[in-house]
Amino acid sequence: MADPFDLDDFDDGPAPAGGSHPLSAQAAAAARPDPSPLLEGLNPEQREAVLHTEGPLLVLAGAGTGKTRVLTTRLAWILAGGMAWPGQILAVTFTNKAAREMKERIGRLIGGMVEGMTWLGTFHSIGVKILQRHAELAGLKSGFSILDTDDQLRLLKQVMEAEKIDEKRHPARQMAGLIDDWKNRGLAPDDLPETEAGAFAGGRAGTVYASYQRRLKEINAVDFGDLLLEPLRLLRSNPDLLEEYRRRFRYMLVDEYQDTNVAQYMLLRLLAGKNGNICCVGDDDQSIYGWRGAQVENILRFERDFPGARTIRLERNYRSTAHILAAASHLISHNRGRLGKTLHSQIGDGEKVVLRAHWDDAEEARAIADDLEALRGAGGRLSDTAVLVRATFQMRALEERFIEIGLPYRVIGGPRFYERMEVRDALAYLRVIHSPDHDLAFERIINVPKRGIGAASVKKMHAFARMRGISLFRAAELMLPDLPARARSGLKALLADFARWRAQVDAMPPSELAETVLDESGYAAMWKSDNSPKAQGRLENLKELVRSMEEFDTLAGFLEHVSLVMAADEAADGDRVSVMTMHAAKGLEFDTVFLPGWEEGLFPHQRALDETGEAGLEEERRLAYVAITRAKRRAIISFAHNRRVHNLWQTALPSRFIDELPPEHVEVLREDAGPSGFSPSPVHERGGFAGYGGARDPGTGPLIEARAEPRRAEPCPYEIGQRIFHQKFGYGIITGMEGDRLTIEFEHTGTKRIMAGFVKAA
DNA sequence: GTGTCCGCCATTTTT
DNA sequence: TGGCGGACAC
Repeated sequence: MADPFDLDDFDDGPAPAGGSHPLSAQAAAAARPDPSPLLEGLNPEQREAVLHTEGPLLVLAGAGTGKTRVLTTRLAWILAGGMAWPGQILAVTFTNKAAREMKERIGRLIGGMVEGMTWLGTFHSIGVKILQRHAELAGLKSGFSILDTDDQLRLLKQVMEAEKIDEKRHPARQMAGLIDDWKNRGLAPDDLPETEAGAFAGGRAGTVYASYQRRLKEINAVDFGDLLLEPLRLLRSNPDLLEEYRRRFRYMLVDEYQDTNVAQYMLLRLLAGKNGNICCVGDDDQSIYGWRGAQVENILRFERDFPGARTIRLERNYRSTAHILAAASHLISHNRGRLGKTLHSQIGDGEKVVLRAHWDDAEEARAIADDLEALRGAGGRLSDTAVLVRATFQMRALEERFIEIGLPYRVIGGPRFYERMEVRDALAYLRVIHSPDHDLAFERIINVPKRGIGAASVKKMHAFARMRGISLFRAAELMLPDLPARARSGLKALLADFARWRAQVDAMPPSELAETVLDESGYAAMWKSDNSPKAQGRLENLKELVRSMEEFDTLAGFLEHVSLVMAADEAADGDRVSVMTMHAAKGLEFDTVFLPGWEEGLFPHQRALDETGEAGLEEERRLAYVAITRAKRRAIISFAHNRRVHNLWQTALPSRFIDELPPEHVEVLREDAGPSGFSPSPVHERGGFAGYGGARDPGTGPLIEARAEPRRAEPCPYEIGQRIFHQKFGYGIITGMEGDRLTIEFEHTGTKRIMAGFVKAA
């Protein structure tokens, strides 16, 4: 790339000098369009947040206050105004998605200049970048690999086995959690306080951590935690390097600051130094990731950390109605540890938040489904709606009901694309092709599909590899003659395959190579011959993987991208209601939001209370705040008296959060009783809810009146006796139909009534 | 080396 | 109840 400002030159050329360098300032002014139109349409606070470029700045951006707009405009302003080159801005986000979106939006504002923003990305991707530049300083070789959680666990197990630690008493999972936690706190093995080093694995947690780190270096790999920890150590122990980066990053911008953990925080402070132009954007009320290391305190003490810092509050909310905001604000005011801000709706009162009691979770699901149907009948779009739950098991009752009445839905979240077994397997093949010494990848697929190479043989190869200090792959080559016949022939074929594939790497595009590999390895065939309903989906995913590779020119390029990103979000097709966890909903918005399951024990979750007490409760409350503020026009909160958890019936009281809602902004609806007759006595026992019920005449009708005509049945493309396939239930035969509702006898899951739109011909 | 059975566990999830 | 991992038997 011919970009003269690319960061690879570390000579730290002068900034394009805002005002301090008259000549280039003039030149810049002449060459650039007037940046002031960027400010059009911003409110005074937003404008100030954009313009306050020098010195530390905290932007407290409440939900729906135009945070992203400020963020992107600010960057565009800096660039368009010639205050820094693209490569001199550090902009960090938490997710790849956020980084991508930011890039797109800036691109729309200022065009191609965004291409030079090589330091726009997640904390982790920035960490990789720094590490790649100075790998040797961190005890790594160039081209080190990044282990995902699965690889990490496998490696850790090996280490623990070598340390003779009883895995039953001290699960590797837990150990991995500890290590992760330490890394998130910026603690290398040497930094561990005595008490923590001895807290696990019979007092040898510290030892295990140290040997695990040693092993990582041996195999030239890092885990996710290292992507923060190692750069931190690097910059700490190399003042010259730190100085270089400090000079390079003229402006720093951090999104979702309330989610930073200790390591990220230290990294930022290190880079910002005393006089850095660091701008952190966040909302203390939306800090919901404490359980994975985020420290709300980081945002709470910003002004102390950066003396002379300016704080700007964005409080004009452009998303939600006044009733919704009032409900959310009143609820969150019960938290003590917060900076405090008041959201003002810019779009009017709207409807009150609806509160509804149900007999059980099935009835709750039915009510939600009915509302959605009515809403759709009235011309509303399902894609403007969402159901947000606290825990994924709540989704089951909802899904069951949605399937039953044929309501299109989409579950957001769940295992990410790159975490799916089949994708990881395929990637493992490609990784081994690319780097033969990627032991963990090789081990993953050495016997997938089965080729007669068992654990015993692999273990032997491992020992051999370690003794000789060679890779597993090399060990396999050398040991080939000494293996039992079956393993020998299987391995021999596999090694020959790899040799052939490697020879083809440069001869064909990566996607084609992937197809060849999946085909010739027998991996695709393995799933094709699998009759379980899931196999179909797995093959789809493999195809999707191949498709996603088409935009890459080299295998190396693809793999690099994949270690960090691997964004293959399923296409958002069709008009469907979204079902997701409250956590997953952060940052999203919908016209209508359903919030089921507001019961003590579930929300706030008992475990949060047990494990972190008052702090845990406050985080749950912030989660409630996040959930409510996702709604633009309508929020429907509900709870059930009886809920099936692990197939046991449990009785629950309404959530304390319900008591914390302001009665004047809430309308109480009571659904008709379930089969055994609904009596709200448990509700009345808890003071707060009784207040609502008594003061207001609870309506009984559906939440949203259906006004449109009943939907007409589409001509159905299927016939009785036809064999079909359903995503969830697998294969079946149509035994009856009534309009577009089919009765289907599934091969494995029994007879069900399903909407025609959910099945396809088999 | 592969298949099966048993016992355990069961918030939230990104990189 | 259901999914997963580990142990054990063939």
